[in-house]
Amino acid sequence: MADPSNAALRSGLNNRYRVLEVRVVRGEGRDPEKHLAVSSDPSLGDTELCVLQNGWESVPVVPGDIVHLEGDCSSGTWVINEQSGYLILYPDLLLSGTTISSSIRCMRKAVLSERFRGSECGSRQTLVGTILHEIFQQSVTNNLSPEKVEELAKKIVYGQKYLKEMYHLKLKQTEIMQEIEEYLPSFFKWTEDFVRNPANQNKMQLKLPSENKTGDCSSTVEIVDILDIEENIWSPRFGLKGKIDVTARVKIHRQGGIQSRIMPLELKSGKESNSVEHRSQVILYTLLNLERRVDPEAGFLLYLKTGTMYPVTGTRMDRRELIKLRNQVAFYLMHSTYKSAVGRQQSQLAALPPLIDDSQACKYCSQIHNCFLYSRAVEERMASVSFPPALIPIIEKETQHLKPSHLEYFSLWYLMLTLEMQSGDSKKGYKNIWMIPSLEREKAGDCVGNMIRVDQVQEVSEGQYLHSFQPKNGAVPGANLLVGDRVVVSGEENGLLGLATGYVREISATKISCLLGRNLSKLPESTTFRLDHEEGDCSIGVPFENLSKLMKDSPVSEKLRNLIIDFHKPRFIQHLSSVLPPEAKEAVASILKGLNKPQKQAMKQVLLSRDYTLIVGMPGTGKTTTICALVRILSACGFSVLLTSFTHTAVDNILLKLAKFKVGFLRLGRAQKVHPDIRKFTEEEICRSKSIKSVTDLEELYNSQPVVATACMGINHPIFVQKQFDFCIVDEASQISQPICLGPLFCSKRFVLVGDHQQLPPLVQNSEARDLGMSESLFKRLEQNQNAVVQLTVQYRMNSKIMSLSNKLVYEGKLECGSEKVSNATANLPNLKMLKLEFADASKTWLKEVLEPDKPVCFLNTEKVPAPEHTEKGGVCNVTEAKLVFFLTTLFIKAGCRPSDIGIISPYRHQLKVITDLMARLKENRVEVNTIDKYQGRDKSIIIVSFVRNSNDENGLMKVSTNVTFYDGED
DNA sequence: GTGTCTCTAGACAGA
Repeated sequence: MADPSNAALRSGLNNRYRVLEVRVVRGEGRDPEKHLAVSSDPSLGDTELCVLQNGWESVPVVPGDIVHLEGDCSSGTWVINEQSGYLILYPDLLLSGTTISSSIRCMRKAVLSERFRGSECGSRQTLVGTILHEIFQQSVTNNLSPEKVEELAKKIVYGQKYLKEMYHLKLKQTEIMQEIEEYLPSFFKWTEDFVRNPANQNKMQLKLPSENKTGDCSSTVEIVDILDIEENIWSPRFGLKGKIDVTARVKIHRQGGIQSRIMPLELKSGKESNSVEHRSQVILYTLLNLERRVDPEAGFLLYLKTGTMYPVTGTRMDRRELIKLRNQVAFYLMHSTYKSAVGRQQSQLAALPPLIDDSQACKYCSQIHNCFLYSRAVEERMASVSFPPALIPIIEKETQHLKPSHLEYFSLWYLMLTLEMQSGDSKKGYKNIWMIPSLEREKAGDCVGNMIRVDQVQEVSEGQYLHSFQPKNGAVPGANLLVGDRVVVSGEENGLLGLATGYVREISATKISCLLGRNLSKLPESTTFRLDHEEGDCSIGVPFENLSKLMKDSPVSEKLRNLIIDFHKPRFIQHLSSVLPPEAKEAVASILKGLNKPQKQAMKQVLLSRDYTLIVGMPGTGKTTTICALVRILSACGFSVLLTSFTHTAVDNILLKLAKFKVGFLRLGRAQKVHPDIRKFTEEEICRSKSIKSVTDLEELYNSQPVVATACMGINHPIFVQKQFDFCIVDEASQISQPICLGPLFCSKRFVLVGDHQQLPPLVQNSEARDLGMSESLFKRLEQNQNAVVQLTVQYRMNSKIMSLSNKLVYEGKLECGSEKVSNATANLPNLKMLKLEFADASKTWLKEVLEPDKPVCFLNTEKVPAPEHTEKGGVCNVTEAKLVFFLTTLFIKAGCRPSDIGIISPYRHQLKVITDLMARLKENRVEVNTIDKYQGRDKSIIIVSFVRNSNDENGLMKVSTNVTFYDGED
């Protein structure tokens, strides 16, 4: 939960204290207080006292927590009370203004929204709101005349930017335009009142908290300048983040004179409510402003429908209550699991904030499904939780479609996902950006710091700005960032965190160019920047969302629940003739001709399936070829196909093959991540080249191809809301965790999983989650239904001797060679004879054996060399073994093997680094060195495995195997 | 025991 290391503790402005002890103090006739023993000293010496009074004692702080303290500390004592000071719990967890203001009404919803991000699926009003924001922001920045504003509105509505969302919501551009038009008159009125002619209109009461004058003082407010729009501020001081619609310089005219301030202006396009939620948002933005400028003390709330603007002053009391609210939300987010005090210390899911009984709020709540689901699956059994009586029958009704097995599946996976998310927390997250100086992080390889902006900022497309950065001194450190990586751009100076996000477009020795979501050209030229590799936790959103979807009361979800949770037997039809259209017969027959027996069997099985098929692709059995043939056959039969895999690379491998045949497909996903030869099939490229500008055009594009391909995390694309596919094929399925693999299955009638659970399972970091079964893939789970399984057993990668190793160890003799040629293949080492003469020496006979092509598998025991392992900070390595690997590599090259035909793999990254450094000495450094994970599914003539481990307890081994590929080779 | 990895826009739109 909390970071156990104390390295991050510090005093000063952005202080971080560890809470060592919490004591509740009750004096006679006095309100209770909480006394905390805290320390900002990494060795936890030097304790200070923090006294919480006047309501602050309710902060749910426990020993071990990290807190930030604001206020005064005199002689080692902090006092946080009504008048002064703030305590921020888990300050490195930044919560957004909207999260906190929404928690005023229902904290449960605020917490659920942080987990289930995609549940807010948008509506007409929200889309109109977003577009209006943009029109307003651009108009005021450029001070546009009414005619120009009309023009701008048309440009935005009839442009490309919001097409996807309109398609998603099935809205027409004309409808949106009509609605926008209705807002324009009040918008012009506002401009007249506050920007062009402020002196004699709209008297507005504005009393700043710092003024102690009593009585009303009428004042007028004039907006002098728009300094920024969509300003993004992260505040690790208050544990807050947010985007401020408009940052304005205002002049306050009052009797006493004129004051100038920089204030946040929040736009609302809905009903003019001036509600607590809206006002709170503004108050939180005034706090955010403290990161970058003097306290604005107030901000504005502007309702675009009427053009009415309200001033919002943030009093100490308001700020205090909002911070306390933030602390509570943070508490719930950080304490989503707990360990039971009794028994075996197993983690359990904790209760969420209590359900509220407010039919008005629940009516429009986007989290209602998750709210009821969690209460039913998790909280119902907790003695400590009771539901509002009126809600009990409603919860019952809304979840009655779920069986106990379903609720159990949900709560188990929810727990495992939460645990996995927690174990990533300490490494990931944004906090390293403010907790670790760029120089230090640069060494770790996740950051490039001390850069200045060069060249003009170019607007490449709507909302995408190309920026170039150059290190102030020296060159760009190699390999810290890669093209396509997501980055966060911050100022090196305090307060300029998270200025913009985007991704790397190009890297050279002297320059890094990035596409960013905001234009940073207004910042002073002297600003120095740091670019941090974004390692956010957005990945965790998709599986939670899929899990929630699986529990929905819909036919698709019900079918999947039956198949996946309750193991209903997959059904098959009897005869091919009923699925195979006569006109497709010829085409199908000719595709089948190129396949071997088990591959043909796989095609047949898929065509006959009504639910699902599992294809076991043992090593070298032509998985890609099989999938490619399957897609061709399915589309020849007139079926639509959704083709996915865990990685972009795997998707593109199939598409590269498919592109050679006349099968059309649409590739979704960011073009940067897609193989260059496939980019022309991406939505992004097609939209650009065909200049798609209307919802109809877009819809046509989406419907134009029967085959759609994407990485399986990319299922939040609007196309999947509207379209249902006949078949979904998931490659690499044995490596994908269940809740992620589920995603694409929701949008198809039948599915095919391709994988091999004998190869690598899904990666799980958290050991408790792993023990609970998180590394079981959907492929493995469903494999027990043998009638749905087809095995590809004919392989073309290994000769008979290498194959027999696989067969004996893993595949129970099922693998067979595709041909005599495969079976007898040996490594081609033309210079071997010459080389052997050098080994006439008897002590080197082992080398002869290693190099001998007729002995393709060779284990070398390094125990007596000796070659002990080393454990370092970065992991385990074995230098002697690395040298040996290098030596063998040079020998194979001398013997005539091409460097690109040699692959070196190891389970340990650290070892790879040692080996890579040695390989740098080679003239032609084309030997590939990679982890086992990254190598899976590839072929090389010679593979050298470095097992590394060699300690006293276990013997380390090194294996050298030689193999030759004729089929499916990528080299 | 000392590890392996991919994907991802996301804070805010309104009721």
